[in-house]
Amino acid sequence: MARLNVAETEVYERIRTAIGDRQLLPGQRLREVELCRIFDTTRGTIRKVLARLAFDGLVDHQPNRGASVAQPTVKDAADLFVARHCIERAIAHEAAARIDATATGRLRAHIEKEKAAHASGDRQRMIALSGEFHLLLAQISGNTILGRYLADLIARESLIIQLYEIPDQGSCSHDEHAEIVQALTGGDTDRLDTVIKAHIDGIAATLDLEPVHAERPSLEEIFNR
Amino acid sequence: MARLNVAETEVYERIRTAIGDRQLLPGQRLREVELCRIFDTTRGTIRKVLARLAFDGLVDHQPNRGASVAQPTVKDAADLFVARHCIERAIAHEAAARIDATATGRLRAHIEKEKAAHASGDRQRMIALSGEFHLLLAQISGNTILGRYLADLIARESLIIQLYEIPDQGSCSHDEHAEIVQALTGGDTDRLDTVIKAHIDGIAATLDLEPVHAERPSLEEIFNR
DNA sequence: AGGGGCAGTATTGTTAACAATTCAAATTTA
DNA sequence: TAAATTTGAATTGTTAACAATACTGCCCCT
Repeated sequence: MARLNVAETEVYERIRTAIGDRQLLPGQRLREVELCRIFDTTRGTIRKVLARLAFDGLVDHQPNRGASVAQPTVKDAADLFVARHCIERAIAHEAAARIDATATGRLRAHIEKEKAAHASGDRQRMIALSGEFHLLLAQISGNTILGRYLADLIARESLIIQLYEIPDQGSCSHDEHAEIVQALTGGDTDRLDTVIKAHIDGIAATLDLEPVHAERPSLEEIFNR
Repeated sequence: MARLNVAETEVYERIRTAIGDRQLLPGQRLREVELCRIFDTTRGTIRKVLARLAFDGLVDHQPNRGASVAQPTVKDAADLFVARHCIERAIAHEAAARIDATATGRLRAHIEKEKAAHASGDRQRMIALSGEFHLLLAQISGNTILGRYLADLIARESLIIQLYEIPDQGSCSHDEHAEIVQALTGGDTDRLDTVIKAHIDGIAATLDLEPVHAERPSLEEIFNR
C-alpha cells in the first residue's frame, strides 16, 4: 500500500470531527500557523485541508482574510433538511433491497451502543453515534455516492444544530432508529418512507428556524427597543 | 468586487466543461507542466485545480503518479443513476411547489433551444443543453444543496456516458423534458414521479457494460484553438 | 471625544528552487 | 530471447523565502 499523504487526511478528519462533536464552534477562526503548531505540520498541508473544508461548506474561506468555521443560514438549514430527507429515503430503499442477517446484526448492535450512551447521559457520544447509524445504513445500501452526500449533510447538520437548536429539547432518537431497522427488515417500503420522514422531521423540529433569524438582525433591531 | 483567484476558477471551469463536452476523454493524462503552458499559469494553480477535480471524482489523482481523467466503473454508473433519480425527484417536487409563470417561461424557452439544436443536428450542443435543463430545474427549486449534487452528478454522468454509451442510440430527450414541464405545471406529483423515473431510466437504457476505447486528441488540440 | 490617516505587525498568497518518486529505455544476465 | 537491473529523464511533492494584503494600535487634527 502506498503511504498516501497521511498527514493531510489526518488533519482533515480531526478538524471535521471536532466540528461534528461541537468542539469547534461556528465562527471560530482557523489561523494557519496556529494549526501548524497544533498538528505539527507545514502550512502547505493546512492550506490544502482548509481548502477542502471550505469546499465541503464546513469552513468559510475568504481571500486574504483566512478561514473560520462556517455559520450556515436558516435557508441553508431548510435546504439541508429537504436534501437530507431525499438522500435518506433513497439510502433506506437501497438498503432494504440488500439487507441480510449480518447487516441487521450490525444495526442492532449499533442501537445497543446508542442505548448505552443514552443511559449514561453521554450527550457528545449520543450525537456521534446518531450520525454513525445513518452512515452505517449508507454502507449497507452499498451506494458510495449517496453515502458521500449523506456524510456531507451530517457534517453540515451539526453546525446547523449548534446554531439553531432549541435548548433543553433532548433529541435522543435511538428508539426511532429501532423503528427504521424494523421497517427495513419488514420490507414494507411505505412504512419505511413514513418512518424516515418522521425521523428527519423530528430532528428539524428541535430547531428554531423562524424566518426572524433569516437575516441577522441589525444592531438597531437588537438594542433599539 | 474583490478579484478572487480568477485564474483558478477559469482553469477549473474550462477543464470541467471540456470533460462535460466530451473533448477530454476518460483516461487522458493531465500533466501539470503541460497544463501550465496551455493556460499560461503556474504549477501551484494547476495543482489546486486538479485537487478540486479529483475531489469531484472527475479526475483520478494518485500520489507521485499524477492526474488523469477518471474512468468510472460499472458500479459507479449504477450508483450514479440511483442517486440521480433520487436527487432529480426531490428537485422536481421542490420546483413544483415554487413554479410560477416566469419559471415556466424559462423552461419552455430552454426546450425551444433544445429543439433547435436537435433540428440542426448539433449533438455536442444537445448534450450541453440537456444538462442545463436539469440545472435550470434545480435553480427553480431554489435548493442550492440539491443543485450542487445534481451538477456533480451531471459532470460524472458525462464520463459514464462516454465510456458505456451504445453507439447510434440517439438519446435526444427534449420531448421528455416537455413532459416534465407539463407535469410540473399540472401539479400532479404522481405523474411527475413517473415522468422523472422514465427519463432517468431512458438515459440509463442507452448504456452498455463494455468500455469503449477511443483515440484521444492531445491537450494542445483541445484547448489551443 | 471622535474620526482619519499612518506605521508596524500579523496573516495569507505566491513563487521558485530543491527533493523524492516514477517511468522508460538501454543494458546486462541467465 | 526474455527477465532483471541500471540509469537518466520526466514528473510530482515539499519547503522556505518573499510578496501582498489585512488588521491594530497610535498619533494627530478638528
